[in-house]
Amino acid sequence: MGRQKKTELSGVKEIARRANVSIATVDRVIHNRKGVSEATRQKISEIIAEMGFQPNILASRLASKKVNHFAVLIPKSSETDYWESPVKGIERAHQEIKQYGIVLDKYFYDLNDKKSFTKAANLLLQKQCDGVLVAPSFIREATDFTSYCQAKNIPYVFINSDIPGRDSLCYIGPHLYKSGYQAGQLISFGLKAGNVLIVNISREIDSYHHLLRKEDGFRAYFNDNKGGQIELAKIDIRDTDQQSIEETLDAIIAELQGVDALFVTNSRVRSVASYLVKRKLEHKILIGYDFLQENVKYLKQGVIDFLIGQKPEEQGYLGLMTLFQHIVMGGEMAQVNYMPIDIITKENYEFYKN
Amino acid sequence: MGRQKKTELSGVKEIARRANVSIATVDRVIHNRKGVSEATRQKISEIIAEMGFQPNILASRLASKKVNHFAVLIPKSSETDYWESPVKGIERAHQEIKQYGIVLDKYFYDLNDKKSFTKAANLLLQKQCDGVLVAPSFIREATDFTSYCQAKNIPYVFINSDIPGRDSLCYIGPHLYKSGYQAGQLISFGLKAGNVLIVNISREIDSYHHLLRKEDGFRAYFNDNKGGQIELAKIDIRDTDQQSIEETLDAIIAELQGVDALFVTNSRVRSVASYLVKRKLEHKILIGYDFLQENVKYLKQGVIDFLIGQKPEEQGYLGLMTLFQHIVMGGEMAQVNYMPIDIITKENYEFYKN
DNA sequence: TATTTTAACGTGTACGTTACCGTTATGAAA
DNA sequence: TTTCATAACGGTAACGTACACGTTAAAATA
Repeated sequence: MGRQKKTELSGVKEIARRANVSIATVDRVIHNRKGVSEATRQKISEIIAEMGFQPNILASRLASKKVNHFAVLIPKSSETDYWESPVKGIERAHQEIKQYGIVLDKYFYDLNDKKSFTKAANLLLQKQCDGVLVAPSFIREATDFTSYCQAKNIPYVFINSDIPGRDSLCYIGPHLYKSGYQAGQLISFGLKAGNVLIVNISREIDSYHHLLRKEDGFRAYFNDNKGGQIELAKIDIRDTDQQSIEETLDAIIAELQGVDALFVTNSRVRSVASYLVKRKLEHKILIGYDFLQENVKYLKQGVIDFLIGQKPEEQGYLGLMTLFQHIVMGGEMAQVNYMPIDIITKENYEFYKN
Repeated sequence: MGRQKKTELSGVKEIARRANVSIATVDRVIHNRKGVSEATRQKISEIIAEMGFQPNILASRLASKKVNHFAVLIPKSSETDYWESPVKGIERAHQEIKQYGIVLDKYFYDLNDKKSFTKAANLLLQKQCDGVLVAPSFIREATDFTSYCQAKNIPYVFINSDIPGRDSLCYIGPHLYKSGYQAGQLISFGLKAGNVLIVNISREIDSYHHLLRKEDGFRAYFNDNKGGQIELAKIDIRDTDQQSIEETLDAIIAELQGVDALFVTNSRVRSVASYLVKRKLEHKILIGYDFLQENVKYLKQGVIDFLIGQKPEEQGYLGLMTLFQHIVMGGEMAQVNYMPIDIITKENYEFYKN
């Protein structure tokens, strides 16, 4: 398709011409380096504004062989393979932007070990970096870490869970409360009367906090929409091995004299599904979280009725991209970016994008 | 963060060095232009492969100042504002890639006028372009158009609806049949027994075809999952003014002696919602398509229970990006890219991303 | 044989920006 | 006065690639 029309007066060169200075001086004010008199700086700034000058990022990045290090600090994949998805998203984003001289440093911690967070964080802080993407699973530790970042003037974005008070560039993740609320609506739509059991399965007391937000939202739905004859009950399960789960469920269901629907507040819904199959209770309504292989298996079988997805891969992708936009492109980003509350069923799972 | 480590033998220069040729020759084989002996071409190709050479797109685009014209041929926003979303997505994509010298030419046609499609298409073909994104609403006309494209060797991607036989780069849009199937599941989940009415509202006989695919899927669900006492009925409405719709609905509902749920096969669900409000039938289950302002209004009011979304904005975005990836980046794309079948409710709509 | 063509390759400049280094002028310290 | 520091600026070589053009030698033609 031919070549561009003769460059119609744009770029630093044109700015330099109009201001009667060299392009070097223009460059100085663009990157507000020192060595320019206030008068010239003013003049050039005006010209830039009036031209609506946008530096050519291609040329810029090419010339300044600058390299930016982005660090990510997230849990390693453990019991569930949940955290593989954000990693995938992060790597996809990296693939797209490494042309611009972005290098990625990954640090992993153990969700079952607070200390490992601090350890990884210290390792991270050792090395220089220009931005960090962090999943602040442990509130206190993450707060300490981000304080360091602020002291060193390193911007950070939160992913997957938020610490509202902090001065993060952005939070990218689910609105936990509302996702529980949504689960409430779904169960309510399918069950007009009966017993509903809320199931919290988590070994870690810290991540427990997240589950509670979902539970609150869930309960709130039934509070806001009375009318049906729904009875809510709840069970916390700390021993996450399958046998303990099954025994606990047996006990509570016996106590309640049967349940009609179960809401599992995290991705461990697969364990409950497995239990229901074993007890031949597949017809119970079952809702849980996360588009994981094991969960989808039960979704396909019709044991799980709905999965709520929070786009973990997209979270990772957007997280890194947010850093990129802010640090490299100099764009402004929204302060929070809630993921959609995706409803996944046997009928639509094959088109779902994490 | 400092400068990059001394360029460790990469790029065309290194290839040239290894092959004992000039970089111009390397350039020739990279862009497979003529003027290179078969032997040298072979040798250079091998070196490229073994080095895993990836041309620096920044430098490439900068040097070549090449401009690619992408054309889009889609309906103009009319009765519904549905097509505003794809346009938004397209423009967002353009914003991202215009740095690479992409210029966008938009052509609109009238969904109520086949001729306007051909007219716009001819206009488009007048001008040179390197790729086109087309919503092939009229099968015959679009087939003709894409034949021209193939003759002129212009790649094209389909958006929003497909023409399976054609040799498009890619189809990006919903799986209509399955989306209907999904609607079936939702209604079935909330209604164990009763009358369900399928409502097709469309003036254009041509776009009717799409509605039928959805209806087929919807019916298929109840066929595959018998058990409930669900009776299906159907009504086609060609006169799309509100009064005709209401009269027709009055008649059919009287005839059926009441309905418990309605499935509207397109975005005109708002009209049915309006009707239900007027007749004080808001409690009926109502499902329809598309995340449009008017529809969301009734969703919020609880008149519409579920909306099925097909990410129109993302369709536009991905459509243009697919062209970009294929034509500029030289990447290979999947042949079809079905959008997820999104389930939107009163509870999650505020987080939905079109 | 002399001339022209052509295949096959090399040279050099441009793309828009960055950053290093050099230059000038001015004023303060010696 | 000279010396020197410093602020304010200019010149220009890169960055990696693209491409117009120049060159060479061999083959084709006259």
